[in-house]
Amino acid sequence: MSDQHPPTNFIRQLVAADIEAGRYRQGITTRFPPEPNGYLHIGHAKSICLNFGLARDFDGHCALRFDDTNPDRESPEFVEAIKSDVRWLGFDWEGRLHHASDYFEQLYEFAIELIDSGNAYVCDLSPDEIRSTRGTLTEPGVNSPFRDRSREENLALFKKMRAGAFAEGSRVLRARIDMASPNLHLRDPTLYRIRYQTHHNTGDHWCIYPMYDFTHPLSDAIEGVTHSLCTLEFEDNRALYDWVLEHVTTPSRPYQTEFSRLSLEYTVVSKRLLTILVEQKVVSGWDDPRMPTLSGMRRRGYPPEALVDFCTRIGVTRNHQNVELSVLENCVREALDPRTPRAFAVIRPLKLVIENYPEDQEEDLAALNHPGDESQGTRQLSFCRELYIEHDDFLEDPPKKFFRLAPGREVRLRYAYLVTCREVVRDASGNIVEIRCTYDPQSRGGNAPDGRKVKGTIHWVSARHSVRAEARLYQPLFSDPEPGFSSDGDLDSVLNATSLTTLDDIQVEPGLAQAKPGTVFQFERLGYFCVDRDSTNSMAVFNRTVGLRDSWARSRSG
RNA sequence: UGGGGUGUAGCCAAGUGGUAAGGCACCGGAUUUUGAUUCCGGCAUUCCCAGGUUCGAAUCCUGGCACCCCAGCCA
Repeated sequence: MSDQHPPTNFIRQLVAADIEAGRYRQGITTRFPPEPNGYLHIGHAKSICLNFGLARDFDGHCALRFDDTNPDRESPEFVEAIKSDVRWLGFDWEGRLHHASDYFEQLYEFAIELIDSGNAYVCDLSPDEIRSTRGTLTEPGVNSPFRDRSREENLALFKKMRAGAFAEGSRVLRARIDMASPNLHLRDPTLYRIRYQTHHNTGDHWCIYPMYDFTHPLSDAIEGVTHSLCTLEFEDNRALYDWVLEHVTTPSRPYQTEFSRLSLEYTVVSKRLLTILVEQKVVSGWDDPRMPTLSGMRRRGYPPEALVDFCTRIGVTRNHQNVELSVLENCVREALDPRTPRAFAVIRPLKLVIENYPEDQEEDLAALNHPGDESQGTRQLSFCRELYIEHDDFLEDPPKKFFRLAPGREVRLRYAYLVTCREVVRDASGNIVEIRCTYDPQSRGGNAPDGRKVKGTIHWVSARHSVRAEARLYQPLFSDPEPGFSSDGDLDSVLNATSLTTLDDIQVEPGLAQAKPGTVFQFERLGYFCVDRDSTNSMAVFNRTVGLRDSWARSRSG
């Protein structure tokens, strides 16, 4: 499909026009600039695909840059996780791995230049005072009493800030712009703050740290970034981005363009909110298969190609983008279907006994690993008198169009025989515990000798040969299509209490028991399942990646 | 009643003055030993609303309306 409709969006058009106009003869440069304070999520995938995709398609370069200017929230754990997630998605920064912290010395020099030209000053106001003098959305702010310090005094003070002469929070370096600007970002924004904090990259070398609005444009300029792409909430910051670049002497002039961030139904795509889920132990960790993180989706069994495909399908615009889950799920199924081997597993076992099948008889039956792709070969399924079938495949009092097993009904056991239900066995409390059937010995392989039509086909495993395993079924973490909780207080009201269902007695083909973590199978008629890393030698654990499309279930619940 | 943005189908999204692509979802129907896959067909007389310009407007103009973002020494 993407062959017929190559990705086009306003940013690609902009880049194409820039190149057409002869700017960027050296080629374009983009960058993906995460802060290492959390794990990457599907929203980052959109940005990664955009930035790296642009560089790839326009013969440019894309760097991975850690925006690590705030030592109290960042860590090497996140740095490593981010790197492996970007690689997993299929992108390569080709040695262009940078850290904003690599530029701290240069950034300091740029700050000196700003002070020198009278465009920055050291302000002794407290955080509270700065806030209260900033004004409001409708009222201008008032000038800091320190705004008109001399160049020499500012220089001396800033050097002392760096030298560690002042307490945290006691002073900042501010840009000298306009306290009455209708754009709040231009009301003498803070450029540097004092923080006695060990940085994961620079250690204790610094006690002053530059702010994002100062660091970002300059990092871009240092790296020769041509197109600096970010999300819409940074739109107002662009004026400051430009101001910084226009007031210091930089090696290049990058330009910022914003696009809308991705929202996904029934999930949150915000590092802050995801961090709360992890810290409150709502989930087992950043890679919980219910998380919209790249590591969570990987563990769940989503192939990276599916995420890349998803990103090209949703496009890049400036509209509010709230995408339905079905788009993502469809991408996952589409990526998995052609290459995923089929297997039989029964997740809610119900015993089925074939009364006219000899007790001591066993046989092997050939099954296709992938109907529709013979190159994937066949495997042997063991068959005997006692089987397990899916509990959902039997109904004592079936509705109109139910063509599975029911009293007196005949169905096909896929790749095996036609069986007819003769009797239902119950336990003392009335629960159905066993189905007794007879089989047609002439129907080996599943075809009736007389050509009679049997509509229903169900899967099964041999009770004598199958292996017990665990399955984890997932639903969205939230019951609200647009969760957006603000504090942990209102978390419970939006959480889906049944987002995880653990089934610890599923029965699978013996061949599945030792599969490696990460391997994906299609359990026929049930969905795609991925071997979890929690698997042990005695018990395999399968995550349901995504179910199969199920028009029967849909027609019933609709 | 400050500034910056966004409105095309249920959800995304093309469209750049010449008569509304595509995907997902949904609804038919064919094939099927997975109620899967695949395949065919349907799904906006109208583009937030109201005026205007024009032979012709989703595209241009004017005026409204709705929603989102900004008052961190976070990014």
